[in-house]
Amino acid sequence: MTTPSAPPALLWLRRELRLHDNRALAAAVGSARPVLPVYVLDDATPGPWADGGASRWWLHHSLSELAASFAALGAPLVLRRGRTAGVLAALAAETGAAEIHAGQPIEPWAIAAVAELRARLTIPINLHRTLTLHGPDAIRTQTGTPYGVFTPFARACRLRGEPERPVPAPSRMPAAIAPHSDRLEAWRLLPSRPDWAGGLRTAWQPGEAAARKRLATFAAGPLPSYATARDLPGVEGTSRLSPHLHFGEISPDAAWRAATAAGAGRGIEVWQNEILWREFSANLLWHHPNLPFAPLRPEFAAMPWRTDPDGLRAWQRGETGIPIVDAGMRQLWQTGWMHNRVRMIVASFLVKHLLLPWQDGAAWFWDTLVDADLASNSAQWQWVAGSGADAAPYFRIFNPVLQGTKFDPDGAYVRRYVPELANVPAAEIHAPWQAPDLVLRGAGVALGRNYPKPIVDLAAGRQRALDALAALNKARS
DNA sequence: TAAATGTTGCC
DNA sequence: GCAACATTT
Repeated sequence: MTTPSAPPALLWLRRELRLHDNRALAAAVGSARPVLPVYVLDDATPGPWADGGASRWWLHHSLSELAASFAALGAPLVLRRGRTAGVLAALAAETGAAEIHAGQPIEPWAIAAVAELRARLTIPINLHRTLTLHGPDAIRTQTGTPYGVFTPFARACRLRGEPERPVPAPSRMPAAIAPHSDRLEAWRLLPSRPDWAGGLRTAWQPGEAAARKRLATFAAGPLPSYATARDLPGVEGTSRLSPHLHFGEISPDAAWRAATAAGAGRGIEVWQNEILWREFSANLLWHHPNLPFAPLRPEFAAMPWRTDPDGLRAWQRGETGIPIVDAGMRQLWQTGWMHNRVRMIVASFLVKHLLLPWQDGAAWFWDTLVDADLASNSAQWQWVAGSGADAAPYFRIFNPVLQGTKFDPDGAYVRRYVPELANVPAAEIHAPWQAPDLVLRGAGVALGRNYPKPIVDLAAGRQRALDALAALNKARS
């Protein structure tokens, strides 16, 4: 028999903002103690990796939903702000907590926060697998080393079979005596003056209920044709689950199993592979804590990155004069998300054609993406740069004109996000600088006036990148 | 998860 | 002249 005044179990929620399939929550409930769920807003410990603007918008709404869910169970969510370890240690002391349950973190700063907490407290701190399909040390090669290449990593994951059965949401929770909680509104996670979140509100509905609904809708609709449709940014062919997965509004286990339950087929296999890319990135970050700021391949430290504030700003604003790049960057700015095919194109353009550091691109994505994820963001930027896992730099200079022609053949995506070009015929829309004057005039486009000329010559930019990469390889051998 | 360039084989 | 295929970056 639990009474509210008995020593509670603290449930520290960070990136598992859900009731379903939450092993940390299940363990706290299973402790037979009053449960005290807490979220800590920590802008200090993560350093540069504190949540960016778009993430904060999402976080506000996700926490609002989660708080309502906990309130309905009779165990209010406590909100505290400050350095994670200090806040949790103080809360544990204040409430006489007997144990702490949390998700196993993979971000270096969060791992350090747990270590600091352990140093401060004598009560047990139990970490549970909540972020990924497998524990961070579970998948290793036969010789015990971490995987550095995706394909064998994915094979090893699949050999383990289906994920464990999801844990149901608790139907009731023994509540603790509620300590003070901040008001969510007081955290000012939402933008004001100017309110730039209009596009986010239109595009997204954060929260566990919406996450589950989106997964179900995707599994019942686009999933079978995902293998081909996912490459077309003008088509709603992807799941758009990434922010829900990042904040843990749904578990990767639930996502994986929903796909399996939808039947067999190429689309399912390819989509589950994307879940495994997420898993691979988490694994890389766990084994390489420098992944967010230092090249995994050390020879890339000598890469002759350029300094070009104007070029970087043009890329950020979607004013490079390359339509598919500008469309992607504007989709990101407006909606907090970018289609994955286009992420690869804009990243390749920044790192190869502009020869700007991948860290600059990663930082911009960090601030503007609602799905900004330290592991995935860092791993993917390094992948594009060629400095990361699965190295093959020559394979990754995307020609944005060819990519646009191939994957946005009618130009629907470009028209949506670059309205200046809306009336350019499909044959010319991905390279307006090559269009006959008459065609441009007919479409109301005056290059250099209402749409920029390309800020870099694509052939010359490509060659410059190849030369730089060749010099790196030469220096290494 | 690419693109450019070179070569072959056919009209 | 050009499409299919092979090689190089």
